[in-house]
Amino acid sequence: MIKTKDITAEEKILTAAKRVFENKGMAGARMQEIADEAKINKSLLHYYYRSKQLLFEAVFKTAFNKLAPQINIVLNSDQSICEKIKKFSHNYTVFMIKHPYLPNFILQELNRNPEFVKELISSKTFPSMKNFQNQISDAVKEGKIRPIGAEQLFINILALNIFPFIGAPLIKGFINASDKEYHIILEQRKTEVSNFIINSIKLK
Amino acid sequence: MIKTKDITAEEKILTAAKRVFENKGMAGARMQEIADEAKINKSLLHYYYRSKQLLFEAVFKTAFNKLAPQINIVLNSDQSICEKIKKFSHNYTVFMIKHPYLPNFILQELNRNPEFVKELISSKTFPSMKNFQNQISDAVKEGKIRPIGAEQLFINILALNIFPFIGAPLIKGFINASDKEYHIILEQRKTEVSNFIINSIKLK
DNA sequence: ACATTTGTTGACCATTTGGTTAAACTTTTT
DNA sequence: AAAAAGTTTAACCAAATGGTCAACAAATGT
Repeated sequence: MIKTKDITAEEKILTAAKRVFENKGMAGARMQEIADEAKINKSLLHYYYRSKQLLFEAVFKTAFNKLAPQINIVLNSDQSICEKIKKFSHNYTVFMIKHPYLPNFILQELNRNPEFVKELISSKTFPSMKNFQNQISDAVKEGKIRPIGAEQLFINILALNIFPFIGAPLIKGFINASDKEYHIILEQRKTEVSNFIINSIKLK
Repeated sequence: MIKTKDITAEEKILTAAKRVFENKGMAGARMQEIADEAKINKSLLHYYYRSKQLLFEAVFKTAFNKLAPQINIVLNSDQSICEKIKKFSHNYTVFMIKHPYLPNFILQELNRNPEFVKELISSKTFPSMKNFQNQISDAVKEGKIRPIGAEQLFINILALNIFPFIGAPLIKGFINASDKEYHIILEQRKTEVSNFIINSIKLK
């Protein structure tokens, strides 16, 4: 009989490390805290992942590989621009409400260590802008949307979807919203964001 | 004769601390590194600012107080909505191109320590949303702009302006842009962002 | 049953790190 | 000119921290 229900130590470590790294960042995380969180001995961390750096990279790559595919929806798929924007904004917001610390974690460490991006791009089949750029310039030529650079539009889409999670504490402060109230605002953004974008680019 | 040209040790410390904290964050920063950067003895750090925490708070508050007033332009001023958005987006982008690490630094530490926001709000004359909310709901009633919540619009404005700086490494990776190319894109955003927003909310 | 590999632990170590202290040096006050 | 106050430094310290090691336990193979 295979005991599938026990969680292996390695899994417990990854889960615990994810939680601690997301809250404290690479520099602020403590190996002891991860061990406590996973309820195992600290030495076991080093048994499975040789060093803090390697454990961190394992967590980071897992996290990053949850985001990249979603962005691929915008860049590569057969849908119309509107459909893409609607689908991405909705899916992304739903996903992020469940994992609100992910964007902050990833961007934080990417800023700390910009060379890291290159690794991620060079490995994996990394999303390419080519299709999206063609799609936008075609739509502009055909008069479907107003003139806009694909890069600028791409940045706007990411910004409107990601920022509400990274900037949550700041926004909550400014608009004086409780966690509950802010959650409602985020829920609204599942549709609000794509409306906002499409309203801006579509021609009357 | 007053020797205004020498920089006092206290100033050197603040400048050095700003640089190190912005790059490494509170947890990653080292007092020794700040001392080296300021070219003074480490003990002097503790002489002027008792602890790392207090030094950090001094740097953080200075940084934050550079941002808050700018956001106030959106919230409180006598201009029309369009003017506000244009002015804010332009000013903010110009300012951030000069201080690209500021948003990441502030949001990072605010996420790490969300209670910090309350301090900032309760102290200082903190920007209030009231005026902005009235202005938006009036404009909607008068049919000047399409229906949109003031909070949602506010979030969108912040997102489109701030995200390009926090998300720079990620975006650069996706659109495969060099530092130089990305800088051009940021320059374009001085006008692009407000166009994007105004296009979205104005009624034909 | 025994040997071998794999997993787990407590004790320990070297280094780093924030912080202290006392002395030295400089400037200001009297 | 001497005392007092303010500034700067080197030496030091205790705690924290990432990491190692040898021993022990559990599973696995023969």
